[in-house]
This record gives sequence, structure tokens and C-alpha cells, in this order.
Amino acid sequence: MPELPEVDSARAVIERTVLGQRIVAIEDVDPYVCRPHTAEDFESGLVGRRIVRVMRRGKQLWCETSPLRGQGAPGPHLGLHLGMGGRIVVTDRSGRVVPDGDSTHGLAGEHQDRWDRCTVRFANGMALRLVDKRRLGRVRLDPDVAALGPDALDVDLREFRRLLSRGTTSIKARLLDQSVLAGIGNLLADEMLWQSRISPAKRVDQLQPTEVAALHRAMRQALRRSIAAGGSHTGRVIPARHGGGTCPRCGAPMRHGTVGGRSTWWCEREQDEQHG
DNA sequence: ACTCGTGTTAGCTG
DNA sequence: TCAGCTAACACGAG
Repeated sequence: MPELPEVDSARAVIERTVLGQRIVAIEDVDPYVCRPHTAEDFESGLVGRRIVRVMRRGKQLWCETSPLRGQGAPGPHLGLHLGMGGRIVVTDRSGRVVPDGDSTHGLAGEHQDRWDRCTVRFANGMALRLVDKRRLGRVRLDPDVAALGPDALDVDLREFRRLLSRGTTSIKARLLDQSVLAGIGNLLADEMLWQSRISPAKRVDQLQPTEVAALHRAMRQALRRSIAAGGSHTGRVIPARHGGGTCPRCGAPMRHGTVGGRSTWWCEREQDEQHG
């Protein structure tokens, strides 16, 4: 599920529930998800500190922590990455899930802790959990945020042009390159390319200026809409991403293939591949 | 039994 | 060195 919109909503939940709370324990440390850190690393680095800020850049989320007892240097950043299927769940002191506003999977009831890969407990009894069946999510101290490109929501047309100006790779591969542009995932990329009627396989050096402008507009709109609607899966073309699917605009068959190493769907009529 | 996947990255090639 | 591509990662869902 997680692309920029899902991560943004996770950020909001953390901010609303445990901002300012003191960390009292770290539990359920899955060694694969949390590598290279150990439970002791988290314990000594975080316990006793408060969450003072919750930040996001692209799909990377992190919590900034206070000095100990208000004295000395700030603590490490607690980096959270949802991977392919992870989610953030906050539970209250009685173990019930705190609703996150728009999620349909956040069953407001007992929390099933079978898939918890890292749990942060707070003085007020709340717990922040990274829940991830697949274990492709990551929890790490002081994540290297500088390796990411600018957040997709912050990129204006001028910068967007610049990000697409180098190289010869396909536009879809470029949109998915987090070191260039942070936050666009597989579904958002298909959605914005469909909205702007551009072939996912078209090389970045073959894009016309008008196409780049249309794509930038589509990106901003797709991000805004999916954040408001509650996730990347709410895009208009997403329901057509299956065998036999047809374009929601023109009714032509949707085509499927691998572009930029990812499963890709596009309208065979409107997203023509004349210039590949 | 077998294939696929809303992400990242180590490793290879030109 | 860099741009670009592929395989691998883990494991549930269909």
C-alpha cells in the first residue's frame, strides 16, 4: 500500500497520537527489519526521550527525539519505512487500535500483534507499531534522508523539468527513482502517466515540453486527490489494472508489461508508443 | 503448485 | 564514475 499518500497519513497519525510522549520501551524488534540495529541499540538510543517532531520525505518517515530529561544533545532520529506492505498502527493503553481517519484495514478493535516488527511504548500507555507481514519495511536510527531526491509535493514545474532532463531512461523508471524524486510509487506513476496520456516507456529525452508540463500537473493532482481520498489505490485508472481491464476514459483495452522493472498498465489507444 | 507484488538495493555491464 | 538494468529480498494472497 505505501506510497507518498499512505506515508503521509501515517505521519499524521503519529503526530496526532504520540508527539511529546516519552519513550519507555522498545519491543518486538525483528532483526531482519531492524538491521543493522539490535534491541539494545534502540533501548540505549531512545528510551527516556520524547518524540518532538514527525517528518516525511517521499516514502521515508522519521521521528526526531528530544535530549534526555531536557538536557544535552537531541537523540537519534527513529526512521520508519513501510516497504511494500507495511503500515503504522498506534494502539491505546487498552491495546485498541487508534483509528487513523481514512483507513479501511485499521479494524478499530483488538490489535493482532503477530506481524509487529517493532513496537515503541510510551509513558501514556500508547504503542507505535510497524506492522509488516512481508518484512520489507525498515526501522533504523538516523536514516540517510539526504540520499533521496526532493519530496514530490515540493517540486515545481521548473525543478520537475530539470529532474527529467538528464539521461535516456524511460519516463516511468525516472518517476520511480527515489534518488531523483521522492514519493512516487508504482500505482501513482501509472496513474499520472495515464492522466497525461503519456506512454510509460517513452524515453525522458523524447518528451515534449508540453508533455512534461502535463505530467507535472498530473502528478500534483494525483498526489492531492489520493491524499484526500485515502491512498494511492484510489486513482481513476487503478481499477483497470487487471487482465481484461479497459480505459476508464475511452474504453480501449488496457495493456500490461514490465517498464522500469515494475508491472505496468497503460491505455493502448491513448498512451501510444510511437516514440517508445 | 505456482505466480505475483503500492519498494529498495547490491551487483553487473557498457 | 555513472547511468541503467536485473535479481534478490520475504512471504502472504490469489
